[in-house]
Amino acid sequence: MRKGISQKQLGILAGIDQFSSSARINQYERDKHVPDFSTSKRLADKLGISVTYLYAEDDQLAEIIRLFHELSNRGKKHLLRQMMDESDQ
Amino acid sequence: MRKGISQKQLGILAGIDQFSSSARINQYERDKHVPDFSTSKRLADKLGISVTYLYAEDDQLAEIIRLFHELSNRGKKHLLRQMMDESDQ
DNA sequence: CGACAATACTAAGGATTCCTTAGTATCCAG
DNA sequence: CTGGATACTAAGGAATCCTTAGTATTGTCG
Repeated sequence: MRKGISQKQLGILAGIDQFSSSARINQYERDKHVPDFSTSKRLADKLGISVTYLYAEDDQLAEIIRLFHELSNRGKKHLLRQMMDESDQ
Repeated sequence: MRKGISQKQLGILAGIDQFSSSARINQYERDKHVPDFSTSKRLADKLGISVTYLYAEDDQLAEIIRLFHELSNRGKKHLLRQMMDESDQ
């Protein structure tokens, strides 16, 4: 059983100052402000997701990124080779 | 034969003001400044690439995104189903 | 080459957005 | 209900971007 994590704690884990973490993460979650890429990266790392997932332009691509992120290195290589083979008929 | 496109022209095509386009695109290309997401999206559209490609965290993922972007709708659906099937053994 | 145009690039400041602070609102366990 | 944790917000100082006005570089054509 994993406990939920507070907005504030997430920010602190990602290296944000403890006194502004709560406000900043809340602003991000409510789309009031946008974090820069390196902040997004640290947050995604703590959430165990690919930072690229946060910038996916549609749900299909987001899902591909999520699944790819969970593959082993061998799995990633295999998939990449397969797609490249298919792309040049 | 396709002519190369100037930085300025790319920006104009993406809806940036003609008088600041040159400076802005140059600042982006030289990593002096970072465009917001909607600007990135319009630039990527004009370049014929997925905006998500610009935020890929490594080369493997970038390549997956590029290849996925070039698939037909059927191809995308097929790949997605295949990966989901494999992910739950 | 020399001249001209197109393109690439830059500094600086005004404009915009973000980060910090200080605080209120809401939720929830005891 | 009460206290503490969490969620959320306004406002202004801080940081970043956009615009302007230019210089530097590259390419083309006589």
